[in-house]
Amino acid sequence: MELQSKKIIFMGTPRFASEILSDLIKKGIGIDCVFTQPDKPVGRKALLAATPVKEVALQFNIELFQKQKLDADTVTLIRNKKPDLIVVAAYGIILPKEILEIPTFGCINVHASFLPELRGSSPIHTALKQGKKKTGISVMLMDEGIDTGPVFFKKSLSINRKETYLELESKMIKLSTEILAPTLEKIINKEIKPFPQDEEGKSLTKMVKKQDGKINWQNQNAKEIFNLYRAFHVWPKTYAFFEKDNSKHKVTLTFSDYKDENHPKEIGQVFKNKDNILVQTINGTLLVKTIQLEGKKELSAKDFINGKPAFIETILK
RNA sequence: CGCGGGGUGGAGCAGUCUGGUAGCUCGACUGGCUCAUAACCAGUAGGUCAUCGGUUCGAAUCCGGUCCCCGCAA
Repeated sequence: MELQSKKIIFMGTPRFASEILSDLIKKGIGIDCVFTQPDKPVGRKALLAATPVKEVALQFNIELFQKQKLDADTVTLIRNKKPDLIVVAAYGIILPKEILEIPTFGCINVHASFLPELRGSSPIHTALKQGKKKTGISVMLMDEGIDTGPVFFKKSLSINRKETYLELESKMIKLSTEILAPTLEKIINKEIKPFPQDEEGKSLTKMVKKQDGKINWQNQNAKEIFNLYRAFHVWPKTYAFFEKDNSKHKVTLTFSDYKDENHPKEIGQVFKNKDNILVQTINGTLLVKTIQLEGKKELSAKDFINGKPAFIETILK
């Protein structure tokens, strides 16, 4: 049985999916058509932005579908394609039972966690936010639940202490591309069988929301805030507020590290120690890397303080 | 036409309301001090004030157009 000769449909949306798709194509595995989410308005001018998966599909001239919902017509469309396999990676749209039953070898999902941990839509973010030291990639047979199907193959991956979202995502993509094609090969050759997940260690992750990036100085210690930054530095970023001239301002922060030591400062207070800009938390201090005020560009902490020395001693809320 | 902030020496800002030949901090360079480094002290260089046009005796500053950057909202 040759994987290259099978009819495969790919479904996915963000970079994690697009990199996997282009890797499959580069390995000579034919993709019959691609499904991705519709273009969404982005930015100040509300321009429509293509998903990363769409860009790859266009680049390789692969038939593309952007359905809002997988309705009855879509089911018929897919059924008529008679696919051997549907490969799904971070698609963001739930596949109805009718579609799951179409492909000869089923719908195979690449999920960015060591299942049954971190099911759902934000496995990479949540692994970082929780400060986990290990996560993984799972290749599974999809069923009607959210990432609940039996797993063909999974491989773990260690997370470094200071690793951020982009770095971890890149590692995840690399690992996925290494294991996916060989696993698919084994699946169509019926060399491996999927094992049901152990419901014991299950957890579910939610969609990332704007609010997730807000720093809660009263409840989060330095380590937790640093993990928040590692998880959400791409979006929605980590932000806080401070008061000046009787109005509330938003400030977006990034951190280069944290320390367990404490200083005689208020919670959330910014201060300077040698050349470092630090923030005191309920336990531990954060080393500030960049600061961005609303309406301004992102600046290194040093440049920011140079222009606004009065920011020192400000209390963030 | 969704709302708002901004573009001033290499970097970050002030100055704009109340027009009158550009200022602060950092950096760079030179010299001093020092066993030496940092620090510190003295000095030097570096700006068509995004751009185009208008008002004016005179525009970074007032008025209008254009380009670019950023936050919010979606």
